[in-house]
Amino acid sequence: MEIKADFRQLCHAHGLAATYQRQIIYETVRSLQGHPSPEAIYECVRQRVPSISLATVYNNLHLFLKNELLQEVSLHQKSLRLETNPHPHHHLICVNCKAISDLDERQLQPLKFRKKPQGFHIKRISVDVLGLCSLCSAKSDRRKQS
Amino acid sequence: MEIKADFRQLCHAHGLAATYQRQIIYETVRSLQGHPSPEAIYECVRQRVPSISLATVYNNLHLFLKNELLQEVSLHQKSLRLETNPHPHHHLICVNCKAISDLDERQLQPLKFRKKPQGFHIKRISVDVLGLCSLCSAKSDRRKQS
DNA sequence: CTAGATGCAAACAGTTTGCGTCACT
DNA sequence: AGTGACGCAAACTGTTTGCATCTAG
Repeated sequence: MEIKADFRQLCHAHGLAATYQRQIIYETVRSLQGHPSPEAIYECVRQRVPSISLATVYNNLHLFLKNELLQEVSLHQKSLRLETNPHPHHHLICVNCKAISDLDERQLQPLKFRKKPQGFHIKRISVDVLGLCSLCSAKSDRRKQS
Repeated sequence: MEIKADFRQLCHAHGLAATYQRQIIYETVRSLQGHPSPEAIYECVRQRVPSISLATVYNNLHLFLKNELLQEVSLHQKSLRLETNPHPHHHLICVNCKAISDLDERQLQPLKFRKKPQGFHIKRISVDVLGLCSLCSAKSDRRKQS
C-alpha cells in the first residue's frame, strides 16, 4: 500500500495523483520483458492487486503514454490500414492526431546496418517518423503561449 | 460484370480465382488515396457492387496481403503493445508469425534526411525491419524443398 | 472538501467464423 | 462437377464509457 518516494515525484512532475494501483501498473510494465499487451499487463498486475480492473489498467497506460512515461511499440491504429501508394515510401505519423502521410523513400538516405541481424531474412524496411504535424504543432505552440 | 484480362492474369499468377468482386476491391484500393481502412474500402466498393459483404472485403484484403498484391501500412497488431525496453531501439518484425524483437539503435547507422519534411516537428524515428524470423524462414525453406 | 482515480458492467468497434448458396475453372 | 468465393448473421476480441464509490492532495 505504500507509495515509493521516487514514484511520487515522477507523478508529481506530470501532475498525476500518486496512487498505489498506478504505481503497480508502472512497475509491472517496467519489470516485464518484450512487448506486452494491456491484457497481459492486467493479468500480471492482478497478482499484486487482485481487485484491480482492466479499465484502470487501460486508463493508466494511456496516461503514461500521453505523459511519455511509457512508449508503445508502434502507433496503434485500431483498424487495418491499406497502402494505396505503390512507390516505396516511409511514413510521417503525428503522435497527437494520428494522421499519417507518406515520405518518399528518396527523401531519406539509404539505411545501413552496422551489424546485420542474424538469422532474420529481411524483406523490407519501414521507417516511421513520429512527431507533430503542422496543425498539431501550431496548436501546442498556442497552448504554451497562453 | 466483365473481368479485365490483366486482372485475370494477376489472379492466375497467384492461384486465385478471378471474380468480379475481387477485381472491384483491388481496383478500389488502387484508386483510393491515403491509408484507407477495410470499412472505408467497403463503403467505396459498395457504390459499384451494392450487394457486397464486409466479410468478402476482409477476406480479399487478407488474400491480397498474403500474396503481396497489396501492403498494409504497418503490421497490424490487434492490441496495444507497450515497450519495456527503455533503451532506444528499433524492431525486427516477422511478417509471418508477427513476432517482434528489439534491435539496438546502434546496430543501425544514424538515419539522415536528404530533404527534411516541412512543417513536421520530429520527436523520434522508429525503424521496422520486416521479414521472416529464423523459425519462419526455416519453415518456408522446408516448404519449397518438398 | 473536491477533483480525480477506481471498479464494475454494459456498450462499442473492428474483425472473424460458420454455414448455406452460388460461380469460376 | 468440385473447389473455392460470396453474403449474411452471429460470435469474438480488444477497448471505451457511464456511473457510483472512494481516495489523494
